[in-house]
Amino acid sequence: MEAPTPLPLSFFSRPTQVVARELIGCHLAIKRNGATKRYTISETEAYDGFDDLASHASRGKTKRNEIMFREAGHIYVYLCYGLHWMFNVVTGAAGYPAAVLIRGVRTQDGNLQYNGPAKLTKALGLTDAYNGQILSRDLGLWIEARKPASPKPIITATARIGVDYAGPIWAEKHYRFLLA
DNA sequence: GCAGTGATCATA
DNA sequence: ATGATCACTGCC
Repeated sequence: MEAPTPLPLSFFSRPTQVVARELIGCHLAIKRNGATKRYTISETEAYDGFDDLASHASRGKTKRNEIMFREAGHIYVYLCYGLHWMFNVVTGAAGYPAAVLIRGVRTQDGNLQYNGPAKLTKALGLTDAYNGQILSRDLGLWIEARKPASPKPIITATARIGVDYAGPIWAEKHYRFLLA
């Protein structure tokens, strides 16, 4: 059987809300020690541009968030609350800060679920070693499209989690996407 | 409900 | 140099 192709970087070079929604049902692939593991993406959140007060980028470019300003397909990993790694994929045009936080995955057989951004980075071993890299087969970390034959995922959108500090306008936007 | 935990950023 | 904050989790 032919190996599935990684999503092209042009997939990510679109509005972050679109990418966040379409990533649901796609497969996160990790190759380590010659073995590739695949996980179905079940929860995402979009962080969009300069004005989004929930986004790190809303207060301008800094040493930490400059990854968000790079070309789509870059990986942005940062430490939250001193102990949790958060895994994001940069989206949109270069120079425009946007990213999708991967918040949940499940194994393809559905037996294991990691529902929580820090739980999945811990389970999958995703750390700042990937920060600033680009998704690719060479890196050993990439994302594949949902199999065309598989049923179309049922997706719901809700407000994002843990962003009340951003104020109601931005906290209430339905930028979180979930696989039913 | 809230402690843990430390990088990051604004302020000085 | 200091202090507040934080895209969370797990245990009370």
